[in-house]
Amino acid sequence: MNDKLGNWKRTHRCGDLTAANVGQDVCVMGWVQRRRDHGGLIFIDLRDREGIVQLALDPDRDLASHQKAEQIRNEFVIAARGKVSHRPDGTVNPKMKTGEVEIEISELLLLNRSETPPFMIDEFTEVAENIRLKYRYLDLRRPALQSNLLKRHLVAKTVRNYLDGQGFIEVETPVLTKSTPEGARDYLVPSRVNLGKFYALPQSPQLFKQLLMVSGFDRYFQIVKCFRDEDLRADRQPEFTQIDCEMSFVNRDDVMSVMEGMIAEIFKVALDVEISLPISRLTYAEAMDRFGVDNPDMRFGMELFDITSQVAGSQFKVFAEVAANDGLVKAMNAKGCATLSRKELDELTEFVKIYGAKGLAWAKITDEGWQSPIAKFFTAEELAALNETLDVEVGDLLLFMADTPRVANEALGRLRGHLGQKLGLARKDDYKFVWVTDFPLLEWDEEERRHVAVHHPFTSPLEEDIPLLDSEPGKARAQAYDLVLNGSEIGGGSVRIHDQAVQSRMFDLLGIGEEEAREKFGFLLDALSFGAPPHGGIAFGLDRVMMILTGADSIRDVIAFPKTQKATCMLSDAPNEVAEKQLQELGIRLRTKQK
RNA sequence: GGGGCUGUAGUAGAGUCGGUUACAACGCCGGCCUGUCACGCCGGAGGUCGCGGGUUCGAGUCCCGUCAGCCCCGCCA
Repeated sequence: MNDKLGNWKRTHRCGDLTAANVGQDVCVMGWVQRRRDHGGLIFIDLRDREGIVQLALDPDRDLASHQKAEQIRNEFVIAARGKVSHRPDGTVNPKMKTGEVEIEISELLLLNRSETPPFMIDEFTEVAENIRLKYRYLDLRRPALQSNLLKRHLVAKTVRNYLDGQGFIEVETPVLTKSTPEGARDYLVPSRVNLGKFYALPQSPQLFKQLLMVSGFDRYFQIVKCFRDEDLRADRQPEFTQIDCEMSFVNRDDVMSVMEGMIAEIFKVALDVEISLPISRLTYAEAMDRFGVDNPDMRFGMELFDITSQVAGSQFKVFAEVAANDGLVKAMNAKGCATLSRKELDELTEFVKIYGAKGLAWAKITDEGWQSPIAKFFTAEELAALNETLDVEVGDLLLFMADTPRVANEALGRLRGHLGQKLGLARKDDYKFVWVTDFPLLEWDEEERRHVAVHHPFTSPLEEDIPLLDSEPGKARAQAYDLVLNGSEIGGGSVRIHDQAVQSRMFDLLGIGEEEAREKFGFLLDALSFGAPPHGGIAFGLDRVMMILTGADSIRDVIAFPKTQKATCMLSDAPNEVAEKQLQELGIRLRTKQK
C-alpha cells in the first residue's frame, strides 16, 4: 500500500531551499503540512524541522504523482523528487522563507499515512496543555517546540565548546548514588542485590565533583540530570538539567569570571545579544535591603526603602509597634501609579497576603499631598521627611509594609516584582544580570531547632568570618554566589571547604554528629585528608536559562518530555504500579493507602 | 498539606434569568475548481456539556462531592 523508500536519498531539507537552488534536481522528505487541490494543479506544503517548501504537482508533467497526491492528507509522510524553480510572477509568497521557489514534482513516494491528528500541527492552533502532553510527539512537531529544542541543542553545544576551550573536562558521575541528609527529598531506588537498601538519585553531583578535584582533574563540567522529589512550579520540575562545573586553585572571583564568559557566549550564539562584562554584583544584605529578595529583577528600579526609624515615633500605631518590636517598616514608590483604582489596590493587598503580610498601606500623591487612609497619623514634618526619602512627585503611589523583617522584605519584594510585570517595566527581550554574593552561611531552622546550611554543608565561610563559627555562627557569611537574570536564579555555587577540620566543624554546627558525619560523608572527609586542593564551582539550571532564551513561560516548553504538576508523564503514564513479582524481588511490601 | 483558575463536537470557544432539537468557527468526510499558500465554493457527518450525586415539573446553567490540567503558598541544601 505504502511506497518503499528503496534507495531514495534526501538531498535537502525543505526549509533550506532558496532561489540559490533554482534549476537543481532535488529530493525532499517530510510531513504534509497542507494540500491545496485545485482540481488540476495540486500544491503540497511539505514540512521538516528546517521549515516548509511548496511542491507543485501538475498532471501534465507527471500524472502518476498527481493522482497519488489526491489521496494525500495532513501529516502523511512523503518523499518527492523534482526540479526547484522560481515561482511564476505574482505568486511569490513573501511570508515564507522558501516563498520564492517551489519544486516541480516528477516523482512522489507515499511513505506512510497518518490518522487525522487531534490538533493542527501549526503555529496558529491553541491547544489545551493536557492534550498537548498526551500527544507530545505531535506537539513536538510544531514550530514552537521544534525551535526551542533546536536552540537548547545549540546552547548545550556552545557550553561544551566554551568549557572545553577553558580546559574543562566532562566527566560522568553516578546516577545510582547515596542518600544524604540535608537538602531536598531524595528519589530512592531499591537495591535488589542488597535487599533493604536503597540508592538515591542525585540532587546534584556535588560530592563527586569535589572528589574529582581531589583526584586532580582541575576543571570538571557535566551537563547532567538532577532529581529532587519536591512539588512543581512553572519553572521547576523534579528531574531537571544542570550545567555543573568545578575548578581547582581558584577563588570565587575566578569562578565568576570564567562563568560569566560562558553566559555571554551563550547569549551571543543563541540570541546574538552582547552581555557587557563583568556582570555587576550585589551582596545578599544589599539585595535584601534594596529589593527585599535575593533574586532581584534588575530590569527596573522601584527600590525598597527602610523607613523604620522614620516612623518609629509616629502616631500610627501599626508602624510604631512594629518598629518597637524589632520589626521592619519598608516603603516603595510606584512612580506614576496614583491612577490605580481602589480595586487594583485591593488586589495588591491580596497579593502580599500570600506571603504572610497582614496588610498593605498606600498613599496616592496628589496636588494636595497625601491621599491616604494613614496620612492623618503623620505630622507635616514626618510626611516631608518621607517625601524626601521616597523621592515623591505628584502622581506617585507609595506602598508600605510593616512586619517582621522576613515578611516585610519578602512581601514587598515580591510585590515589586509583581508590579514590574503588571506595569510592563520588565521586557522579555531585556536581559539584566546580577551576581548576588556573601550569602549567610547558616540559617536557624525553628522547627528543627538547629542551624541549616543556606547553600549546602560544603560551602566555605568567608575567610574573615571563620572565627565567627565559634562565636556567632549565624552571622558568618559564605563564599557563595548566585547568578540572577531578570529576577530568576539561573545558577549558584560557592568556594568549597577543602580543610577537613573546617568541614567537621561545619557538620558540627549543622547538628550532624561525628558518627553520622562519618557514616554519611566519611568518604568526603577522608578525601579532604589526602591533599584536597582549594576548589570551588557552580551549577546553572539549563532549563531556566532556556526558558529565558526562548521566552517560555513554562519549563515544560523547553523540555522534550516534561512532567505534569503532579509529577506524572501524560504520554507514558509514569509513574505506574508494578508487578507483585517485581516488588517481591526487591523485598518491598506496600502499606495500604491511608485515606 | 493549603489557596485559586479551568473543564461544552477532533480543536479552541459562545451558550443570557434554570425552559423547544446545545450554537457558529477551524478541522474532518464527499463533490467542484490549473497558481494557491492558514486557497476558494457547495454539501455532509460529528456531543457521556470531565465524572458522580442532589435541588427542581425541567440542569450545560444552581448546590455538594470527586477527577484531571494549570498558577501560587508551604517545600525546593
